[in-house]
Amino acid sequence: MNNNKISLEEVAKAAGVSKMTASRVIRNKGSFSEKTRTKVMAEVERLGYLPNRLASVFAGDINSTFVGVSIPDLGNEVFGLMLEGIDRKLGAFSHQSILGMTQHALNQEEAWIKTVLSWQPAGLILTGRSHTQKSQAMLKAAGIPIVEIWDLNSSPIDMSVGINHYDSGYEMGRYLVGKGYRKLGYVGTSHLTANAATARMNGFTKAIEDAGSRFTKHLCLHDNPGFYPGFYGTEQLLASSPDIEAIFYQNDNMAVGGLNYCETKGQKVPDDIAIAGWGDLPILSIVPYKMTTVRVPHLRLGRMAAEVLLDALHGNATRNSYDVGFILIPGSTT
Amino acid sequence: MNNNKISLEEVAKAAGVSKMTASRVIRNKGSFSEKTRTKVMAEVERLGYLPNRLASVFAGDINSTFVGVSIPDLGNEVFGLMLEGIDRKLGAFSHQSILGMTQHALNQEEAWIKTVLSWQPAGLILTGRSHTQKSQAMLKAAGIPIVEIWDLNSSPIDMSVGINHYDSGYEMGRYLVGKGYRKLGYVGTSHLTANAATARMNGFTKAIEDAGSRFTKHLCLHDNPGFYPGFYGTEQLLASSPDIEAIFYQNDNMAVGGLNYCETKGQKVPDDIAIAGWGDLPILSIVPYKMTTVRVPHLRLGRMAAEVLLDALHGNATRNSYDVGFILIPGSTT
DNA sequence: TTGAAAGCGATACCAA
DNA sequence: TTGGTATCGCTTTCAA
Repeated sequence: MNNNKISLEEVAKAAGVSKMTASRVIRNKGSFSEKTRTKVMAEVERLGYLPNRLASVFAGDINSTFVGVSIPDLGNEVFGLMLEGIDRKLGAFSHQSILGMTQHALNQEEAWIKTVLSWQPAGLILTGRSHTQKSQAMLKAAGIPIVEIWDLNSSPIDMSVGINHYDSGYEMGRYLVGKGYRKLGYVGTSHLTANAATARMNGFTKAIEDAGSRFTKHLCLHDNPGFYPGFYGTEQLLASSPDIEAIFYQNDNMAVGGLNYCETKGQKVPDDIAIAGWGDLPILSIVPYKMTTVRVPHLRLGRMAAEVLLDALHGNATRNSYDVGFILIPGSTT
Repeated sequence: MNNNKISLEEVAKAAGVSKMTASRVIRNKGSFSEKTRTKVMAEVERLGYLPNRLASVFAGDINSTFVGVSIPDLGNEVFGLMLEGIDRKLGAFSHQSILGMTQHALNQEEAWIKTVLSWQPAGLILTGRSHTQKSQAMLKAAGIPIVEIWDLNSSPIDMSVGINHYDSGYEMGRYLVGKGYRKLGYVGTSHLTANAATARMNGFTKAIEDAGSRFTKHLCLHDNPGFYPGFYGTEQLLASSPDIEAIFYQNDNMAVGGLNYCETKGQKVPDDIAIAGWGDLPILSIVPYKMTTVRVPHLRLGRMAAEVLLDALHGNATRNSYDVGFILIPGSTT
């Protein structure tokens, strides 16, 4: 079939044995003599034989070593960290990630799920807990382990690894109100669909309501949650509501952008304005303030999702929902 | 074979036609009556049939839609940007990326190449131009389009998309010498193998030698090229060579870390010490200086690699080496 | 320890 | 417009 690729049959013929014997030697499964092994392996080397895994998976009832991994995008640093954690762990167990970037769109996720399932993956890791009806149906019918990561789902399709984003926003809201701030703002980005960041924002707002404080202003930019959007988002927010006392950002990168805006404008942090981020991202290590933030173990989250999936593959699934937790870290910016 | 998955045969049976007819309808290829189409598609929907692409690729002589993409790691922001560019473009043409993180180790790349080739990918995109002998042999034998990205290779295995890192380092060296700096330093990270960053460092050094200046001090940390390593790397470099006048960093994130160190220590930039980065990364948009850097179109690089690969897949390959170029941007930090 | 035959799920090819 | 048959490369199963 394929151009000029060496097949098992050719190796077998060259070694003077049957296909089956060659197959057994190559997979080191079943029995064969040492002499046979030597002969076969010599031909494998000589011919540069590479097995066709498509055929193996197809023929045997064995599982593939593909794992589909969907993330919204890589422009957001946290997803890069998660992906790194996932792929490193999977790679260590000889599994490969098939990437899917959904760009925060559920219908794109659906299309990707359909395609990736057709490749007979061993399992799937999906970022987020919202999926279209059709996606859910396909996922359930697939009969393979599915891990929803990032946004903890207490009743997941199959398994879930993440944190409670709503609670983390709530805790930050309560913390800021506790510090005496009364006029609060939020700066983030908006997506096509409700997501973890939205949950944080909602938790934040709720905490403020619960505390009897009511002034909150939200700004959701149509941009990626990076440094510069934090900068100009702050500018916009303060232009429309100059009396805001504290701002909670979608993540630390945006918060650093905001911090920078305040410095540029001569606003003292936290006296004139308080700033809080989220994620405990690398940038914080060099900011000349200790930023108030929420620490989330991104790499570990990815690693754990992969672990849970591999466990399920090996038949050792136990719980189906893993909360990796977060910690609010008070700093000197609030 | 597989648990409870619906096969083409079942769909055909349910629709009362042959496998072939069902296959034609589903792929919308060949001829069939409208009535047949309706019947078959109704069963596809009802049964939730998902084709087994493994079998398709295997049966027909058609290509798979897998593309293997290797990158060193995601801790380095530039590779995340590249990957995003690649996957977005591939996705738009219904191809899927199989990720491989080589962690800068050629033998890990080799292992990955072996595995990924066994999945019969349509093509491969590899970061970097160094590969083991065995890797090279496998790649050449594979008979599929291979794109080496990032570090331009004028005599690539198959195709190359990137920039000349050595030249970009050289240009920065010449620029700094031209500005009057005589004692120059470099701060970066070291990897198991020579790579693009090494090439930049070498170009930098050569420019300085060519200019008759000879004092250069290099510091290569065993860390990732992020903000904090830039901070403490600068501390280390200046501790051992306090008379250094200008520092070139592996990338902007490290440079910003260095800038921050200098500010912390009350060193004036650029009067006491000049700082130059590389990459034109997002962080620069909020740094209160205009950083001297080298602009590289990361996203575009990824997109272009994917384009070149897709072109080759469609039989429209033309050139085999694409230099996307860089621009040195002088700023106020030098 | 080895080999022959059947079959995985789909498509190509040819015949009806 | 339709269907039968061979086939892709490998593994499973069973027999030698």
